[in-house]
Amino acid sequence: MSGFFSAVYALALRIPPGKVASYGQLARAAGHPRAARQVGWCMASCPPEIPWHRVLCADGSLPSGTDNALQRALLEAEDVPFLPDGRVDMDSARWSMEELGETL
DNA sequence: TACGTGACTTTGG
DNA sequence: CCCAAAGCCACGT
Repeated sequence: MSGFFSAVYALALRIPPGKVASYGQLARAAGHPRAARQVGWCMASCPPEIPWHRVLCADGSLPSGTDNALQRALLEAEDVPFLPDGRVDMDSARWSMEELGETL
């Protein structure tokens, strides 16, 4: 495959509803622990099949360039726990690919 | 082939 | 605790 992008897309599609993942987390899952920025760039392509709203910063804050209001609305629609600070509760909503038992 | 770019991450003050 | 700067890698031109 085109490598990285496809891997990120596949991972993003594997993120279950109500859960979220950080760019670095997906990058790490894709096999490129330092390519967090590239993950964001992949999401920038924003294919309609990709739940880009489930992807956010490592600290739970919503990334730039995204419709934060829309993203937050979509996350709330997925029952994603939000903190009073307006950030996502990564402590609980953070997705783990190992949780799915998926093996690359 | 090389340079520039970017929806991030981490460390330091 | 909050703010700022540098690092990093893959893709496009």
